[in-house]
Amino acid sequence: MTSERNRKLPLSPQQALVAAICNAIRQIPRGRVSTYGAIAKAAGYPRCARHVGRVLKQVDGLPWQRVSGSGGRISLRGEMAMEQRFLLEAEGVHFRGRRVNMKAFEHRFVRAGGKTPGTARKKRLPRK
DNA sequence: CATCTGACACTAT
DNA sequence: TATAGTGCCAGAT
Repeated sequence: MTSERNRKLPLSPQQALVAAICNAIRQIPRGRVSTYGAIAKAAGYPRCARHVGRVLKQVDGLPWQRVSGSGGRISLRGEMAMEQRFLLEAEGVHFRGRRVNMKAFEHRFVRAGGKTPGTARKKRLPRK
């Protein structure tokens, strides 16, 4: 790596967001599926699920097919949905009607230092 | 600079 | 289960 470029890294917060999301998506193994919200959270940007979609379309080289909506629903429209479904099935992911069988194919993001699974409880912000 | 839209999620009905 | 309303943030017009 060109250490010259590593000097300062003027990465904008937005670029960091994209990089984080990109990284999270790349962590999804083949035959596995994740959701926008999960990726956003894993990237460190909860509630930014929308940005995940934007990154997927803008950034090339990402397994976009492994990303679906909440509950395994395909948020795509038209033929893109069929394409995603086709690709996922090709990877071994099974579908249940219009949704993905998340029960068996949802990928779990591992957090650095994540020990004692179960103790690691995610805090859900109470609204209202 | 203001407004709308979007590969979403969540809650309520 | 399906539909509607609301919140979120960035890009496009």
